Amino acid sequence: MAKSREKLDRDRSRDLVFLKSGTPIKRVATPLARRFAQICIAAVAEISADADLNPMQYAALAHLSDESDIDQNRLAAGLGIDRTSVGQLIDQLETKGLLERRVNGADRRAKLLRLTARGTKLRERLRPKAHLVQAQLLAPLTPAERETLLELLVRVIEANEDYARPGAGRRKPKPSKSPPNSP
Amino acid sequence: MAKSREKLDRDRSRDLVFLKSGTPIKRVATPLARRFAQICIAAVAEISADADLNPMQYAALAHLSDESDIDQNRLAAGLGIDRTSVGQLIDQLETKGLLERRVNGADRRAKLLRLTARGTKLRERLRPKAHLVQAQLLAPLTPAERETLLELLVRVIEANEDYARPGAGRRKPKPSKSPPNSP
DNA sequence: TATTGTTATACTCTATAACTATA
DNA sequence: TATAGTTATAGAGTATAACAATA
Repeated sequence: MAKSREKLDRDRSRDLVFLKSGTPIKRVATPLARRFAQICIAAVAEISADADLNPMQYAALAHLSDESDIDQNRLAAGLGIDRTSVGQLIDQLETKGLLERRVNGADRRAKLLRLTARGTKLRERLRPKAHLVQAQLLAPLTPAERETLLELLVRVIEANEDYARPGAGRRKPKPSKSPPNSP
Repeated sequence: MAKSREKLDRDRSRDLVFLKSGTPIKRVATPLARRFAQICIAAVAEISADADLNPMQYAALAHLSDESDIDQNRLAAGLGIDRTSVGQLIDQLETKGLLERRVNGADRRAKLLRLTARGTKLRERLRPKAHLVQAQLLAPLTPAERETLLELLVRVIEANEDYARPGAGRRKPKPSKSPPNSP
């Protein structure tokens, strides 16, 4: 049985939440996800800027401090960006002397990434601030709720990993003027 | 009393979660938020692309179907982008005939935004698919957990609204060559 | 003077395509 | 042939700055 017009309208307007500032936002996964990411990235930016890093450079630094001697593809997977982008990110951090690429003896195509002493030191210097910021973001929640939020996010991400490909939300580029099978 | 080295290392490695695919990801708000948003936006992109819209254009369409006759600044606040960007978004949707700007009689600086009949029709055509996609994203959770996730996100966003300014996560532009008080 | 929207422009981030070298 | 990384390039998305009209 179809819902009445009134019922539909009520359902729809219930979706709209008004924040304290009056800002209207939809109580739906995608808009909330966008905001949440925007907030988190802005928060990280404040501390990474102290070290003249952008948030993604900081993310790479942090990732490598947890998982060292991984190759670029693995870092790309960990950061959720593609390998070209990681290459660029790595170039920047290498220029700053924060990490080094070394050829993997077992597979000489691959390069293993490792923080330099300087990179490690910077990471350790930023770590307390970073932890503080992450904690402050979730401060409005109880400790149990914080755990719940992280757990639910992990499960949703895990179940939808196919969507987490770099470039998946991007529009198709204009078709090349000479496709492989054209004259 | 300071934690032991071993304890610190254990704490750190506990942060790293391995998804089923083997992808390593930090069990920390920011990386999870980034992934979650990436996934949601990619999911929305699949349906908005059918209507030749990008995810943000779709978001504007959806927002205006919930809240009509708002001005551009309010839409900007709702979407979490700045007023110039909204202006551009609106230009695109207006060109497609999906919405119209009309001068606000009460304040002739402002323009009120409203979907055209065509815009409304498109929105209604996409709505079922959009709802389906949002539901699928959260499908791995129980209904109660879905509510919890949305609620927790709203609370975190509400408490950190100050960070949700457009451009907050961006690096400072290079200083202008002629600051206001230079010769 | 402050605010809405516009115009003109800039820039960050991240991608695709083609290439090199190894496997 | 397939994969890791690199080079060269492109483009989406979104911002800042300066301005006009209105308040």
